[in-house]
Amino acid sequence: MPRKSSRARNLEQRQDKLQAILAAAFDLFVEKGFADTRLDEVAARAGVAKGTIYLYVPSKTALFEELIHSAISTPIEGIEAQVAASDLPLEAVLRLMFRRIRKEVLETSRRDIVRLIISEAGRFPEIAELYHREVLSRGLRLLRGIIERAAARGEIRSDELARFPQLIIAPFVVGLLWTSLFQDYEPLDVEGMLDAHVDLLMRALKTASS
Amino acid sequence: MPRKSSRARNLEQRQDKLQAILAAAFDLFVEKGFADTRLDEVAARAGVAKGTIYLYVPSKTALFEELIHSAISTPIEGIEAQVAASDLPLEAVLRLMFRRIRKEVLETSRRDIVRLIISEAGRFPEIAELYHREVLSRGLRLLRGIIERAAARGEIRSDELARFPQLIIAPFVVGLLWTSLFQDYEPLDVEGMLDAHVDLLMRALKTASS
Amino acid sequence: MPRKSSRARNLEQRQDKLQAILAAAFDLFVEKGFADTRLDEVAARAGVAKGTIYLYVPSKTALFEELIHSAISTPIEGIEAQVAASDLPLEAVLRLMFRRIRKEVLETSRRDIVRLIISEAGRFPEIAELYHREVLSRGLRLLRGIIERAAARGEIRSDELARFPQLIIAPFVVGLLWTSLFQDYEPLDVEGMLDAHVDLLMRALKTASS
Amino acid sequence: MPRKSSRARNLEQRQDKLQAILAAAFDLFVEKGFADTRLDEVAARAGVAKGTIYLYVPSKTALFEELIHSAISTPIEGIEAQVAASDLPLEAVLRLMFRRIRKEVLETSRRDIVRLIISEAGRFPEIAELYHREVLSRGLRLLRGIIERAAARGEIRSDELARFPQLIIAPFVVGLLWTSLFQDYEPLDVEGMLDAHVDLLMRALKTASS
DNA sequence: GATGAATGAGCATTCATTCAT
DNA sequence: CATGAATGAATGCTCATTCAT
Repeated sequence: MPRKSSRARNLEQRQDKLQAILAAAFDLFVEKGFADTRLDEVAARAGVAKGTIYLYVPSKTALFEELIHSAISTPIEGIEAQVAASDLPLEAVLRLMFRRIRKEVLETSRRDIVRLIISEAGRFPEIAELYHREVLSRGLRLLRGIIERAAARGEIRSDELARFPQLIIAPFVVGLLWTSLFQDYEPLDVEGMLDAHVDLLMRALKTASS
Repeated sequence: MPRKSSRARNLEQRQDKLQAILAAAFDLFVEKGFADTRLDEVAARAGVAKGTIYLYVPSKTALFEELIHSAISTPIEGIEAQVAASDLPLEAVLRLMFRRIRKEVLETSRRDIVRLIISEAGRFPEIAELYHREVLSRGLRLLRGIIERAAARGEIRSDELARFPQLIIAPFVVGLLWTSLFQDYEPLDVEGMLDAHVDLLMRALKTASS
Repeated sequence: MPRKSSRARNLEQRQDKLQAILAAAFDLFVEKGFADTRLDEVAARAGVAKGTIYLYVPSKTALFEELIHSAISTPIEGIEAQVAASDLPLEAVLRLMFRRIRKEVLETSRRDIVRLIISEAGRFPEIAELYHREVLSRGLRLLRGIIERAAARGEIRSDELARFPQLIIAPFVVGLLWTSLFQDYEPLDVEGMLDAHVDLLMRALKTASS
Repeated sequence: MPRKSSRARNLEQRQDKLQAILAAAFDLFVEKGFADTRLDEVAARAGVAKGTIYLYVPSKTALFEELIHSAISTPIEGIEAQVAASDLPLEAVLRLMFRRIRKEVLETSRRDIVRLIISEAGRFPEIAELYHREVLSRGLRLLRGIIERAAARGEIRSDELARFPQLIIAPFVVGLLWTSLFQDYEPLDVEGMLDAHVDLLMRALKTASS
């Protein structure tokens, strides 16, 4: 096996260092928010000098945006593929999907990204737009597809969810915020809540709207 | 009727000035967030000198917390009273309550308070605790009361909502965040969504859990 | 005599402080140039805190420009008045004027201002323009007036100076730069040079151009 | 003809690269001044890496000084030779010399060097000293020689220029600064001014001092 | 009490210089 | 020799907080 060219190695190292900076920034932005995070700390945690950050991003703001951009890669493709491939009944699809979202978002650092976006989107409209475009609109489209397919199959006899797919994922938002902000004061069994949510939905959907 | 004592008048003036400061701070904190709000601007908008703020609150942080404290006074008492007094069926209670929350929270500045809390609570744990204590725990208790009463009457045949009353208000959270952050990219008919939510809930609740 | 109002006193103090800042900045800019002057040092020398500077000028650049603006007040009015009032022969006017310029520019801090302008004007085009408008164009106009009056009286029989009044003050420029930059290596008797210059000019002017 | 040794070729390449660096530095220092010139830009314009500069000069300051050193090579030798060789009358010598200085200094990049020296000499005393030693003192010596020869021939009947040869070149200084700084606001016909200057000088010199 | 000028610690950013490759 | 990524000291500017009036 030939040794990697020095150039290739450099590119790799460069990527590694950028990743280290982004990772350090991620931790600190999540922990303290954008305004309270010092680039000194980011540099220290990334193991680089302060000036080095500016070799990779042009400003603190750009660092934040770059971070969100790179972290926002959604697991949606995976779920889309799985849903498209499978031919399960609606309830199974929902349970599968809920489980994946729970495992791949709520129980990973993606959870923190989402909370960061919710917290800082007011100051970074571009990020709100990005998140809507890359995650929300695709997620809602996926949900509508699932609902419509189930409706076509006769599994659903009402149109509420087709009109407001946000209702399907609302408990995730509550779960995410609750565990971030209030878990210490009153724990919430997110998995239980999500199960109950699916139960309710399934019973409701089997009934025609009056 | 005796004239107010000078002392009383002074107290009133003092209160007025504090209110002016809190109101100015509220607008700016909502608009720009905690970190990006300058006390200079707060003072200017409140029509006082910058130093005056420190006669009323000891620090910018305290101003924020005081503001949240004073703004957090919930409409829950009103709803509690109404619910306790009325003897309506569950659906009517829910629709009544949803309408009130929509009118009195989502469509007023309380909406901004909640968003501010969600955004900044990570940096102000005391505020998270306060909000949980004053609003969330009471709101959840009220919801549980409603659910249990309905269950006692036989209107409900499953226990999901009693266990997770968060599911009842989850769409409010989504509605609040969506209208704050994404309304420009994809409008959401919050009222429609809430109606659909009640529809779904009512159909689900009439069915026993399997 | 009534005591000054507190407001009037404040204004005075404010002016004093601005003057202190400008004076400190002047010394340092002259000594080290614009780029090598630190606002920390300016503040220290002015006896104020660093932030105080920003209560009076919005930036280091503005400080420099403000300084030049306030220092550029020329002695031209005085000379203009003197020249207009007097009815002396050309030689007397020139000697009078040269002496005044020497005493009021070359031998005062105005000398340093001019050198500062020459040094930094490349980076501050606005200052070049200001200096031309406020000093040079007026000085040249004054010189032309003197020359033309002398010509009308028959004291001058050629037009070189009317066309190029710069030739009259060229030795001042040399004197100013020489004493600033080369005096240590080879002293220059500026007064003697200026006297010789007038001698030469007077002899030349009495002769008609061929 | 033997091929150049590899060693010789290397030396040449080395010299070429140094020249490229100095040329790039020259352009930038002239355009932006010492402080505002970035070594990054110098390297980019010279087509070398930033670190390479340090293989040729030990610091930015040294680069500047080296640049001035290498650029300061005056056309004085040429003029000296020409003057020594020729036997023209004073006026012809002056006109010849003025023309050469105009063509070889004012209308070439040497003009920029001189302005750079004037601008930065305050911060680089060594350069002031160098310029005086290499250019000014030699130039003045040359001028004195010319004047004395003319006096010996009886062409001059006064000693002002012998005592202050600076008076001869003062208009060059004005011309150089004016065209650099004020040409946009009020153009100056430097050639006309220099002609007028010679005219005046010649008429003055033919007359004995009173 | 009220004011707003003054303070100075704090921070993002720059850039000459170094050094591993 | 040459490179250019990395360094980190240096600095302009901000803004919460103080305090003399």
